Amino acid sequence: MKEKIDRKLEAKSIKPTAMRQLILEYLMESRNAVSLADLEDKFDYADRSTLFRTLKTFEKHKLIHCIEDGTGSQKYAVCLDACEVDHEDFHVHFLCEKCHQTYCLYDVEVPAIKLPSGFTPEAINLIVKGVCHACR
Amino acid sequence: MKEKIDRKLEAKSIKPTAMRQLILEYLMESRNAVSLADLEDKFDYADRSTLFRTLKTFEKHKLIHCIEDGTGSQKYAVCLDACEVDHEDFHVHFLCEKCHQTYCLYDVEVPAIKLPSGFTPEAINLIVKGVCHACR
DNA sequence: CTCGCGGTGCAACCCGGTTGCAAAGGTGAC
DNA sequence: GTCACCTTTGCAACCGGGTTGCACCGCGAG
Ligand SMILES: [Mn+2]
Ligand SMILES: [Mn+2]
Ligand SMILES: [Zn+2]
Ligand SMILES: [Zn+2]
Repeated sequence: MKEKIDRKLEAKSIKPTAMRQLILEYLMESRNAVSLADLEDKFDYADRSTLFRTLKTFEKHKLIHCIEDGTGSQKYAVCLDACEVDHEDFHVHFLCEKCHQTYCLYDVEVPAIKLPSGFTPEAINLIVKGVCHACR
Repeated sequence: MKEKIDRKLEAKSIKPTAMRQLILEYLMESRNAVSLADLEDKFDYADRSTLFRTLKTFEKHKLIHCIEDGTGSQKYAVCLDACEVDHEDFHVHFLCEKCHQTYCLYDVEVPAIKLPSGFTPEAINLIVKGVCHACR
């Protein structure tokens, strides 16, 4: 477990501090995306800005990706190992309107969208809202 | 023009105050979605909270719809007349990464998405990001 | 041992959104 | 016309999420 954490950090050239190990472990364990507020709850002894900067470091090194689910708070989830090289979000995200958890649906691809002329697409953000398996 | 504004307000049972007429006119004239900050720029003599509450009133009466484009600021656009009865956003939105304008693509429908079992969809928010016709 | 750098904590800030409350305005009853 | 009542507006303050400047600390290189 610990070794897996360290391997992941090393693979992205991130120095494995205690804080980073803990945060990455938490991110990997949680089945849904994690917000800064979640981290604050979990690691109440750590400073908000440390948690924030850790997320930013992870994101910059493409260890995690940020999800804008429209709730106003950013969520983060660990990237698949596969997305080592180029980091693009080609999967769908699901926001449960009951528990307000956000899930990466890695198996659901974002469909191609045909736009009117004049619009050049570069990325797509697709959020499905509804009720998750845990809340039904 | 003025009559059209008033007709629209009346159709949604919104009392046509001067402020509301002006704001609705502005919303109808703009080819892209409008943020609270946009309204503050345009109507600098009016109070932020008045503008805010006007938007909320319009939204509650389904005269406009809110767009979460992931920029952190909410955008609003007038609904089509067609969406009188039930208000659902079944069209795609486009966010230009150059000029940061958001457009309603009323002609582009949101495709159906097949989810893993356990997830019950209720709404879909689809944002395409790229470069708009004005910025290319 | 000393220097330098990166990580952390603390405090403050920013921005968009939101609310409580009082003043202003409009409308109908009398 | 006057009053009571309800709605709209303005002002001020607040809130939560995100962000930053700066000082301190710990560790590794030299
Ligand atoms: Mn994801
Ligand atoms: Mn729209
Ligand atoms: Zn749920
Ligand atoms: Zn543009």
